Amino acid sequence: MAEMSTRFNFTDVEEKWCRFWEDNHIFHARTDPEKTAYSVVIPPPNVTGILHMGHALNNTLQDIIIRHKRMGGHEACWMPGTDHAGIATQNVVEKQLAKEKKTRHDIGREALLERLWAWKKQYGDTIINQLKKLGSSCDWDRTRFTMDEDYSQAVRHVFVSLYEKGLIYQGQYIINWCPRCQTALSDEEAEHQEHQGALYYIHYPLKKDRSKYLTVATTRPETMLGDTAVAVNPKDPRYQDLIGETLILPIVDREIPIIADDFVSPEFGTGAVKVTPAHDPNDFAMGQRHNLPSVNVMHPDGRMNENAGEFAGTDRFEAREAIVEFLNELKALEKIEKHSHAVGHCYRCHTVVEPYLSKQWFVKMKPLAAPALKVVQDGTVRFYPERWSKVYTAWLENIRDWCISRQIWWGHRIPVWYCQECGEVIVALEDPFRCPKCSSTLLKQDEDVLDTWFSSWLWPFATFGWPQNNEDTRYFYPTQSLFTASEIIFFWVARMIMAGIEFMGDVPFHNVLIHGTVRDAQGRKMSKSLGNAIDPLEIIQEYGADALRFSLIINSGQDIYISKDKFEIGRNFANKIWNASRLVLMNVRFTDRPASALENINLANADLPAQWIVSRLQSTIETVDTALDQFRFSEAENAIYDFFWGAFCDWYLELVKPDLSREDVQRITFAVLEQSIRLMHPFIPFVTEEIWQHLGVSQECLSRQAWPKANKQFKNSVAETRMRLFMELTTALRNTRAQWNIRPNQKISCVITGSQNDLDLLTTMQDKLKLMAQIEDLNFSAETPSAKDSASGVVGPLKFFVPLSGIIDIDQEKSRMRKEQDELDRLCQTITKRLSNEQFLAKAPQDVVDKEKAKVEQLTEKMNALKTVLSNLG
RNA sequence: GGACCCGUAGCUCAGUUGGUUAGAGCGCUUCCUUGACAUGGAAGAGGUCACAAGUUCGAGUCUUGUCGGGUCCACCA
Repeated sequence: MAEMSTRFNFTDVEEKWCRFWEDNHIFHARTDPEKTAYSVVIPPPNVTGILHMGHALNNTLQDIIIRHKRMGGHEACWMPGTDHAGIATQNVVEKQLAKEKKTRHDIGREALLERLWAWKKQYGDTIINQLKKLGSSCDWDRTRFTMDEDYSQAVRHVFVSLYEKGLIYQGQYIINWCPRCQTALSDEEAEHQEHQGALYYIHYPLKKDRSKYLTVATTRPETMLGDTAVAVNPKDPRYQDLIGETLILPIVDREIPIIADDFVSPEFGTGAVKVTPAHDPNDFAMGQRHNLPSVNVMHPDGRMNENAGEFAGTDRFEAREAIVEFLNELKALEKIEKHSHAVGHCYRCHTVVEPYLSKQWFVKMKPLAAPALKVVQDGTVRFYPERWSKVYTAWLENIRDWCISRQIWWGHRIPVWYCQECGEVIVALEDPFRCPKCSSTLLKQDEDVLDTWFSSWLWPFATFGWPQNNEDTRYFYPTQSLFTASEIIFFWVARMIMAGIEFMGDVPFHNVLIHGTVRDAQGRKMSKSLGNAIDPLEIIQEYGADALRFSLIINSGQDIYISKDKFEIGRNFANKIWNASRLVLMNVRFTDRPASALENINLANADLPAQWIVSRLQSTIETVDTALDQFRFSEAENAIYDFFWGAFCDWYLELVKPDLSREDVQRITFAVLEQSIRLMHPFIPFVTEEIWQHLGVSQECLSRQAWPKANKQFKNSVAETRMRLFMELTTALRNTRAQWNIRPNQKISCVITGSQNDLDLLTTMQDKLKLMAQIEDLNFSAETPSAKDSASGVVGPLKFFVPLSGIIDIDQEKSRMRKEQDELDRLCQTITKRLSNEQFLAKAPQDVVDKEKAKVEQLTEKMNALKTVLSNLG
């Protein structure tokens, strides 16, 4: 056996096992017909990503489940990989280009893609390597990328299929446009943030009498250049005679009609709305209703275009100021009011998005949403916590069509070709050579690529090789559980469910676990820009991956508030496991070390501490199993922490230390340790794996061992009760020692009185009691001794007396006991009162009543004992 | 404007269908370098469970309201 140092050297150990697990394909999942698959889905991180605490939490949760299931005998599959993250990745490379003072248009599509692939090759594995350091037990042999050849085939297949079903269409609509990224965005990709803006009141003169005007209010004056009408509510009495009149649009002097539309609410602003169909979704709809023309006044980069007259070429926000100033000079500006409203921002670069009229591809969502709603309503897919299903449902019920075309180059090219001769639109799985209609070879592929999420939504099956390789897909699909943060319920979770049902005929997973956000101690989101982020890699270096994992989970409630010192708990626990194991291994002499040796040990002959710890182990296993089945991770960890540290180390090991030279004691202790190491492995994999090697039970690594089974036969409530009494007595005696400042190495005498039964029990434990409480002279007696200068106390049915003549202050001792007596009395009274309440007796369940009765008995017994002890003190 | 979450010890949080004298970790106080571990051990102090009303034999737990903090969604320009 190799040396075990007093400190757990996590750095070397973690590195060693990371490499071992990967090199030996320990986590590779096969289509083993003897086993049941348990596969999980986790958001594939962006290929541009670097590991942050959110990833650490997400991956740890998932790893705990997957290791639990793997040890539980399932063929557990965790598919790792990265997402090409279209806009984000292209932005990274475009920034590099910008340093060379070039734009993507300078170098062209091919060259940009070359650079992107080069970037991916060089940096794309960064986050994957970081995930390995966490101990994530992914099937690394299956690592996928959303732009892998076969994955791209799946994307294309899906596009064509949806097109053929009429669920994908092209159309001219108002979409969210990011002028910086210069691409369309989906509704979800526009993040609305509350923004303190202004409401500008502008006069639009009447054509028939230019001295008269109508005042409109707008937050975006620059778009007025594209106005093609002004609308009022048809029932608004103020404007009845103006409907149908013509206004002169200031600045550009265009004639525009006053129309009536129910959309306009009379209460807001002046009750008159400028209508700009090319720059506002509502106005666009109104434009359609009233056959209004659309005037686009902006370039794609956010500068005003030729329709903006003298403002052409200026940026939209500069144009806003200039126009306001100009209107002011014209005396056409009535007033400016402060106005706070939500403004959309690009989720990748945070530029204010522009509602923009353009031709894009869309997915018709209603038909896909209906079955996705159903599976959550009928419980086929469950959210944990359940409340997230409401968020999901609300979104699906109000879903709008999904804009999937992006005017960038990094991504899956839209498989659509336009015949340059006859205008035919060709949508095909294979690149076409000729137009099927006119046979022309002059075909031009659509310039755009697909939204990244249009590939992400296929992750649960495209990663298994669908639609080509269906053996893996059949075996592992549907997966069981998805782990993610709430932010991507719409982007990803909902869409995966839709795609799964549509293409696989079954949901992609059954459990959706939504975990909290990792925040700093002040409750702020961790972000690089705030400078409050704690780098998980730094924590791994300083405290170890085990510590990082354990600490994150034990602190996880809803959201997780974390500061650096929080990671000490995990580090300390790992060290504790290490040292407890060291103690056991230093003493164990026998060489045959069968797995799960507990089964072969005759516990009936074992002593109380052994029966107790084995019993506690069983309930701990049960608690962990139940907690994990319900995704209550911190509860599972608490149970483990409590058992291993609070019971096994603090009590059991302390008690058996002197007996560790006995083989029977060694065997039980070893067996309990062995089971504990298995039990703790999913949570704290590295230290347990390392200890496993030292245990010498198996050549195979712990990650592939069987999960411990709770054995009900080993549960022993009698032993637990007895042990509790022993521990309480020990604590009370130690308390007495501390109370009277007795040095730790100074021995005391002690007399204990109680029933013969209890005293018999204590007799079997007397050496241990002496050891734990540093007693030299221990006597048991049925009679209360006369002990006038003793510290004394009552523990359950026992009374104890510690003679301390010359040390003890009897008056102080008496007053302490009287205080205790009063406390008991007060308690006793409330319970007696409860028991004399007829309503309580009539309505409370019998077991509750019985419990209360037993309580009173116990309390009375204790009070009597105290009374005896007190009177004994004189 | 809708929806949701949170308010329990100095701090961060547990507390599963209402039923012991409300728990843990950190921090704090006192003591302990006894060969597994000072990243440790022993003992202890600390809470009218935000507030108010209600339901109930019984409320930290359920209902309603108030106050405070947070999140998501939303095309009133």
